[in-house]
This record gives sequence, structure tokens and C-alpha cells, in this order.
Amino acid sequence: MNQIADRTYHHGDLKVALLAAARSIVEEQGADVFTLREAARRAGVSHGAPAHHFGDKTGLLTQLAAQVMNERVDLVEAAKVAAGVEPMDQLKACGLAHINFLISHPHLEGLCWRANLINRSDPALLDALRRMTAGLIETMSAVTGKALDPDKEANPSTLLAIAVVHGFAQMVNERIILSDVPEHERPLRALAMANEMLDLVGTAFGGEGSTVAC
Amino acid sequence: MNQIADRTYHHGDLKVALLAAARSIVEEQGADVFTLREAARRAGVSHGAPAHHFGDKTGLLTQLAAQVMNERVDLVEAAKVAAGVEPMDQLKACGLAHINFLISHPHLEGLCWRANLINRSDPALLDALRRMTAGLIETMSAVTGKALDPDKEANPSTLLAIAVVHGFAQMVNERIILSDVPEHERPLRALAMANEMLDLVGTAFGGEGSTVAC
DNA sequence: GATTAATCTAGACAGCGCAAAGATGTGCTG
DNA sequence: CAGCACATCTTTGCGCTGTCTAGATTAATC
Repeated sequence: MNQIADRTYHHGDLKVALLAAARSIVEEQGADVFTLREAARRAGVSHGAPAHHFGDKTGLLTQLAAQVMNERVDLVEAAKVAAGVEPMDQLKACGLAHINFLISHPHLEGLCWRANLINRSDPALLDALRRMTAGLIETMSAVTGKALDPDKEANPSTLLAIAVVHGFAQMVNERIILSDVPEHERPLRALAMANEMLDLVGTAFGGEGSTVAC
Repeated sequence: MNQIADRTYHHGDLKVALLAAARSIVEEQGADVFTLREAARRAGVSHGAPAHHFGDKTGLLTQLAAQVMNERVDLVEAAKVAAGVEPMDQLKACGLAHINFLISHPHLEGLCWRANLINRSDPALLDALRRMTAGLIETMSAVTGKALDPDKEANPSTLLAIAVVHGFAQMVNERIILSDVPEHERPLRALAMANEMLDLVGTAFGGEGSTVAC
């Protein structure tokens, strides 16, 4: 029975309960501080219980990471659709959507790149990653006018796009910039700065395309 | 006496010995795996010894991080000098020097941004960070022709520069790109890709300055 | 040379991840 | 409906960690 099951010996939905607990821990305090035992405590089970569903700590965190990554891709894809049909608009919308997610969930994002805490070879994780790059490369193909290989992100334009988005998010999350801005208005300020910066990047992409002067 | 002191009760140079041990551990296996006890073991002292010199684990790693950061700034400054007087050349040289360091010491660099392992408010660390941004902003001022406030990195051009450098390095270190390239030739390939990418970024900076067509 | 300070050792403690063994339900088979 | 196999959860034990404390040893100072 999967409904309530709060006092039974068998939890009933422990897997999702543990993932939820893990998510809240990581989101609040960061992936470093996460412990299996605390997750079990929050789910109301003994510290040995998680092993049966996830094997070990890495197993649980890997599954959480895959979940987070897919969430991010979903949001970006939605933003892309909402941006209309102009490739350059789509690209910028994707960039802002990425940044928005990254700065909204800094700790969750941090988890996804910690090779010592998750299994980077996990199929679900690799799938999520593929979804992400494929989406970006599709957008980028439209912007540059060249048909880029959806499995090969190694072209300067795509590289630049990924790098600038992740690099900027890192700067915000690590408080390299906007460190003195009050917490509640930091996201808005960050997105405004990202907007400016992405416009600047746009001149590198669209330089020979849309913005041909003279 | 600070010479040999290998069998005496007082080590003589334990502080630097511990830093060296810590550095080798982090460099080899990453900051996650680092333990105070292993550092003490490698330095040949008891597990309680480090406390007297660094207080706790965070204290040791913070000092190591500051050391690493200053090292990086030194290398970048040297590359800038070697690049000549042309601002755009200097900027590109700095970017490549940053990337070269970041991909050469991925684990050491990772340490510098782990808020849970180091004390980001440490004066020595803040100083190193100031050195870094100040140098970049000076270079960037020459490129854009505007006099930028050396304490304010929050202008689109500077942001883009830092973001793209760190973002690219992260992609290499996390094996998002060049994952199938053999270890020994990865640095060279990465720098070549960085070169291309930085040229692309250059068009965003130099677009209205040096490269005025027509 | 005696005293003070710096340095290092050794032991204890709680918390962790993991593994093994036992307890307790659930669901299938007859 | 009875019995049994299985999934699930608990409990215990192990070695590891960081930190604290008290004590041993050496260096520095007066």
C-alpha cells in the first residue's frame, strides 16, 4: 500500500522519501554536509535502510543528480519554446534559463559536478547530460547557420555558450560578484547582469550574421 | 634548527611539511578525500600535531588554497608581461595562462572554491583574490579603452572574461569535452580549443575597437 | 640552570559509511 | 486459508574521521 504508511514497519515509499530528504539536505546545506544517516533520520527510518534502495551513498546522490539535471533541461526547453522562433532569441532565452536555474539551486547544481560524490558514468546521468547538450547544439546550429553534430559540442561557438553560462553562475554562487547585494534581490540583479553579458556574447555569434553593419 | 630534523621530537618545519603533504594529497586525489590524519602520517607526526599549526582542517586547507591562488596569479602576470604591449594580446595571453593553470591542477583549483572546506573570509585568501581581479581589470581597461574601477569586476566585459575562462576549464576538468582524448595530449588539445574560443570572444571585445571594418 | 613557552604524543569521544545478521511484514503458491 | 519465499527494515559491529584533552618532550628565555 502506497498511501500513508507512516507507522508501519514497511515505509511504503521510502525511495522517494529518501530522495526528497536528500534533496532538502543538499539544497539547504550543500552536498558536502550530506550524510546518509541524516537522510534516513528525516525519512523516519533506521540508518541502514537506504542501502537496500540505493546501495550506498553514491547511489542515492547519483539518482538525485540525474533528477536535478533533467529538471534543469525541462526548464530550459520550456524557456526556449516560450522565446519564439528567432534563433538568437532562443539562444539567449536558453542561456538565461540555465543561469536562472543555476543561481536558484546552487547546491543542487554543485552536486552534479562532484565526481567523488556521484557516479558520473550512471546511465540516467549520461542521458540527462546528452539531453542538455543536444538541445543546446540544436539551438546553436540555428544561430550560426551551420549544421552541427548533435553529439559533438566541441566547436568554438557551443563551447563559448556553455562556458559563459556555467562560469557566470559560478561567479554568482561563489559570491565573486554581487557579494554585497542582499540575498533577496540577488537573483534579479544577477539575471540583469547576465542579460548584459549575454548581449555582449551575442555580438560574437551574430557578428557576421544579423548585425552586419555598413 | 630548521635543517634536517627528521628524528627529533620537534619536527622543525612541520608547518611547511604539512602544507606540502596536503598539497600532494589534494593534487593526487582531490580535496574530498583529504584527511588531516593522512597529512600527518605523510609528514611523519601524530594525528594531533596539525592542530597546533592550523587549528583545524579548514585552517590547513585555507592556507593551501591561498598559496595556490597566488601561484596562479604569478603565472598569469608573467604570461601577461611576456605577451608584449598590445592589450588584446595581453588579454588573450592571460586567458590562456589561467586556463593552462586550471587544467593542469584541477584538484587544487577545485579546493579554492569549496566553501565547506576552506574559510573564504580568510585575509590571505581575499588578498589573493583581489590580486587576481585587479590584474584582470587592468588588462581589460586597456582593451576596452575605458578606465574600469579596479575593485569593481561587475562590468559585462570583465564578467565575460572571467566566466568564459572558468567555464571552459570546468568543462575540460569535468570531462564534458575531450573526454575520449588520451590523458597526455589533453592539455595541448584543450589549449588549442581555448585558443579558438578566445578568438571568438575577442570579436565581442574588439568588435567596436580594433576590428572596425569598412 | 631553572622556568616558561612551544611543540608534539596519546587517548577518548561522537559521528560517519558500510557490511552482516536478525526481525518483520507482504505477497505468491498450493 | 496455510505456508513459504521474498522484500524491506532494524540492529550491531568495524574501521575511519575531526576534535578535545591531558601529558610528555624539547626549545627559548631569563
